[in-house]
Amino acid sequence: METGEKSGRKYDFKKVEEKWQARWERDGLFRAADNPDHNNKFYMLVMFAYPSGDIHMGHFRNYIIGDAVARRQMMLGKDVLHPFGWDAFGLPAERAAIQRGIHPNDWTVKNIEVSRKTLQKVGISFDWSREVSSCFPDYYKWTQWMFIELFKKGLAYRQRGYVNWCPEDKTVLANEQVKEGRCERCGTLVEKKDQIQWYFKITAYADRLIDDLDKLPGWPENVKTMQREWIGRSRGLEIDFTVEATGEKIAVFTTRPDTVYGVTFMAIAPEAEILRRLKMTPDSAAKVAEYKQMALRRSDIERSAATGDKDGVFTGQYAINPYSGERVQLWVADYVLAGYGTGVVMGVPGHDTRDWAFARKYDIPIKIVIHPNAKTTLDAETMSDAFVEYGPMVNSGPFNGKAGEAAIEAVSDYAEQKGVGRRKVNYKLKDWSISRQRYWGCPIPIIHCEKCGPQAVPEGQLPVLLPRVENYTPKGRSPLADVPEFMAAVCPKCGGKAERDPDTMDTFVCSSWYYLRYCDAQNDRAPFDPKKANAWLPIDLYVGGITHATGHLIYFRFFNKFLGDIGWLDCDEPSERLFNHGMVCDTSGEVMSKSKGNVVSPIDVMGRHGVDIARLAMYFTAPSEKEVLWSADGITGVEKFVLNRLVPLVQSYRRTKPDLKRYFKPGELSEDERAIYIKLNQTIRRVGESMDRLQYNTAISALMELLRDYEPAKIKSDALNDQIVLKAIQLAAPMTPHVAEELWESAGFSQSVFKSGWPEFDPDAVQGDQIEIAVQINGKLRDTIKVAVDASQVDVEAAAMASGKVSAHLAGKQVIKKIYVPGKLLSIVVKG
RNA sequence: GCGAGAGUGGCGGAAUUGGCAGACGCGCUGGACUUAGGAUCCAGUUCCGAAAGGAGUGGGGGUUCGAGUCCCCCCCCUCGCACCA
Repeated sequence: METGEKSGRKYDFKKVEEKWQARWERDGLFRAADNPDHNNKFYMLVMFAYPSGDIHMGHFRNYIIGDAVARRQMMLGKDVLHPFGWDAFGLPAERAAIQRGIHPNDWTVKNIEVSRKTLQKVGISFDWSREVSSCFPDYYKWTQWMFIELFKKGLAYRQRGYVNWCPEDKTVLANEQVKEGRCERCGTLVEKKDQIQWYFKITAYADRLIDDLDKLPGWPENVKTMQREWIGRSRGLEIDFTVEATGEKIAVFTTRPDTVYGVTFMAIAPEAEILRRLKMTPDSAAKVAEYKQMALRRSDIERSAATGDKDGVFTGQYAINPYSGERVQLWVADYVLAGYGTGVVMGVPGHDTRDWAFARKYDIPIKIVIHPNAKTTLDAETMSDAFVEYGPMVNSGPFNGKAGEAAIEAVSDYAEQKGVGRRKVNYKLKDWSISRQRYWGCPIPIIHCEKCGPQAVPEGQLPVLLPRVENYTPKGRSPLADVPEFMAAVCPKCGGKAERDPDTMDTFVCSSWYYLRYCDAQNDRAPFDPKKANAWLPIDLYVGGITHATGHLIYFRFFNKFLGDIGWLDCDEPSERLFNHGMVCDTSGEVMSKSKGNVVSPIDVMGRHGVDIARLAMYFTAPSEKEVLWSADGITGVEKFVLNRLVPLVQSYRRTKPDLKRYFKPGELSEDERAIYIKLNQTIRRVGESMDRLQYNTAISALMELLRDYEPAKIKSDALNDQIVLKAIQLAAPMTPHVAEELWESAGFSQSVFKSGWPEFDPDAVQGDQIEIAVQINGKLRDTIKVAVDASQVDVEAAAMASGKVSAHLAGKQVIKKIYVPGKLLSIVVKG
């Protein structure tokens, strides 16, 4: 049946698609305004893509969701910005290039061409004149500018420390790129490596990044929750213990100051600095050194997998508890994280599960300092686990009897008064490590001078161009370090000989500001003109996958806030509304991926059925936020709808060019006409509401109902008939743009359907004149009755009593109560 | 372990606020038109039952005239965080 039959049909999709895509291009229909009306604009953003050379069903779904929104907003008369671009730096491009022996630049440029052509064939309403590619100097010049602005404010800094290292990709990874202890990209176990790195001080924004989530009602709760937990704010007390032998202070962070009298040991992370300064006996020092080596070799996943099993080694040293004056043992244990708090923990085995396990294993004393309540006392001998709830303090000197919040306050006040501690807020969020020891990325615009230290490259010298090198295979240090012409530089401060920074930036830096560049993509004097950006911002709707919840979506909020702080932006949040679409999987529920070989290309489906039918099939399968198991079965229904209902629609158009704003009064129409008129207006409302929620499946089903019920033979009024035809085309247009344009033109319009306005429903015609009322007796449905829309309760009751089914169930019973819900149902309660 | 979300016919999924459960579509069954049907059209299709009627939204309890929707307990699935002191 394939092509022979299809091309014989009245709808030749190939011709129609080419025609309209060419015309949209010619007329610049999707060209966004340079100075939009800020109160009547719509910034529709989809996440830009890695140019991998082919777009798959997941991309297709993402972009058609955004496309329908953009097109509908255009019909609503908004100034629309709907741009697209390429996240073109980064490991995937580089790795693919290495495999194929092509230079990453050539590979990327070629893929961008291919991918753009494909997207243009899908007919997505992108404004291609604003296309950006993060790997081109005209873009990354400004990525470097961003780095320097951060650097100038002390928010980009260099530090040595243990970092996540992927031995496969031979580069450092941000915490956000480590999933379950493995490299997000290649799945290799991540190691710890001591290295000097650039960081962005995102922690300086931690509070605002958490607090401002409350200003985002248009963001899904789950994303906000994930961000809150990722940032992980916790309030507590930092207490100074004193090392007995040296007098040095060791600070520990605790959220449970009320258990401070229960400390029986302290545990220090193997990576912690303080270890070097402990005056251990040679014997202890050797044991500690050995333990430290072992711990560093373990991956994070090994260290955290065995939640119950904790090990460590005693340093032979003691510290003094500033509250009780007690001597406590100093241990090294790798269940203590170096990167959180001070890297040292006060061990309270009686009231912390982890400390309990550790103390039990090494026979460290357990002290009870909290009781569940005044009557219940605990005995460490008989307990099976720590008691971690709040309760009155005991064995705690002057604090005995204080409980919960009050106890924490009292202990904290004491610390601050006596100078042995201070209230402190800690975050799980760490500063963002952005150096990458790879070739295909944005060079870090820093010159290292032996005399002056790291210096920003002067703005006039930007961009620091990524040199074209042939040897970019990863070897553990940046390939750029081996390019003398690149490395040689002059210190901008003293003019002496200096060296460039050989690392490139994490690609998440590039993607943190692309939405701003779209507002002014051609600007060669600034990253963007604040006037233009502020006219378009904030993004009205941002559509993308959930995968970026704790990475990109935090970073880009951080950038937006920073740029606001230095006076470049007015809004403190980049995006008003966020929408996460569901993934596209194959029929057995597996996520489509190249390595699994189960990728279905939208190109095939489009080639066989046309873009609009492919789009409709995707929309109709499931609401946009849900996962879709893609199967060709879904095409049948929507194809019938398009070919048998939508396309033929224009044949019943009577060419009256009706006033689309006209509302018909009940008296003007016959019964049949009135019925379809009501259906039309209900459909307009339902389609609009569905589209607001991005639920295209129900929008389509509403349209299907309308066209099912539409029988032109029963409609005498040409004006009504033509209104139905035209409005149906308009309603379908955001989802099936090519078909709609073609039909709109066939109906005699010379201007695009997307300039024709969006139908408004007649508020007097969304409810039928006759309505069905459900009649329940004791909560069970017994009959439905038809009454006039304005029927009173008395009328409804009378009609109900007239029903044989109802009276049969009332016979011999006593009516106790009647509840009438106007327009919906009558509930009768009887007894006997 | 902690946190979030979900569980509805054979299947994908409907059902803004408690108010006729299963819209729309797929599939299936029957029929029409046909040399033919993997085309098209019409009808039927939650389950039990010939019907009347009964049961029914993961399971159990509750609130209510009325619960897919609200509350409590449990089961299962998906996602996120996983020693954060």
